[in-house]
Amino acid sequence: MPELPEVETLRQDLAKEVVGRKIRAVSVANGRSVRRHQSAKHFRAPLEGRTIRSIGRFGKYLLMGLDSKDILVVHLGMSGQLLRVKSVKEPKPKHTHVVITFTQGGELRYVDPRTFGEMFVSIAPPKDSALPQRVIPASNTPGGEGAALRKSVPELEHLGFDPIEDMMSWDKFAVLLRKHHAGLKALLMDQSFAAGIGNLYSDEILFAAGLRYDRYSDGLSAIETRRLYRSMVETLAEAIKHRGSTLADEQYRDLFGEVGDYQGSHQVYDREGEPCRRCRNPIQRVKVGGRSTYFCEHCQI
DNA sequence: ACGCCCGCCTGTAAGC
DNA sequence: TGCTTACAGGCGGGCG
Repeated sequence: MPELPEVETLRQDLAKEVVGRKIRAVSVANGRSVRRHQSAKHFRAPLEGRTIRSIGRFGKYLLMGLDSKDILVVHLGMSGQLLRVKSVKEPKPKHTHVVITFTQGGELRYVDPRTFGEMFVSIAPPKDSALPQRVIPASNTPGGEGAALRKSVPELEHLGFDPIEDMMSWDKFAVLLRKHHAGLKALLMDQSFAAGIGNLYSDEILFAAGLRYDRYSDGLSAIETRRLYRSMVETLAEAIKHRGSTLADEQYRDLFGEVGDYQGSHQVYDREGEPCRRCRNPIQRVKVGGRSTYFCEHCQI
């Protein structure tokens, strides 16, 4: 399941591979992947003939800024993959729903067996509109393009802060935590609180912070608040360095079809019954809100 | 208004 | 061995 580190890995590779490329044609094999649009044609029209200017990421969303100022938005859901293919002749994997062909050759394929993911084009406000005009930041803008791109995408207004793009002080983080009376795991996974954290990384973050999943967000000491913030940023940054996690029963692949490297560093996720790497007690698994939650009852208080 | 839970999906694996 | 069932879970929407 692609979460923030996996999507960020894709962003970095897309920035090198597709920025500056011109879209020759778009084909849609499964309309469900572009379900926000009235029809596949409404998805294809604003893309064909356009050049990709920059790539951003906000939460789990990829944002491709076009020369038209429209933005192609991609969410991989549970099982989505974006694959850069040099030769059009390479056999298409099953569940290839969208193919973007470039004029310079090669193509970008969107593959998604479970179709929870989606692609859509966020249309820029017209030039004579009273709405603020959209600015597509240059590629490799210092501080990231994601936050800048996201601000002009109304479809993503519901998202909270991005833990990597939107750094903040511990004091401000404490204020945000105290606005809610929620279990820490549920809050970390709430995309309108923090964008980009899913089931896997919420468990890893809480282990790194030494906090239980069911601690209340408005009941942390100052030191615990700092530990949580630090663990959140450092766990995600470390996973990005390792190009994300690919589990045995999952299909996360990077832009080139390669697996991630962070799964070997997992402390708790998918390790039920195995010894805690810190205290050797067995890792526990419980259900929280219907989702598997892994933790160490000795190391997390 | 907010929290909970279902429905959407397919592939894999456990269970009978 | 082969069929059925459970599980994986992000997100939108409906219900209490």
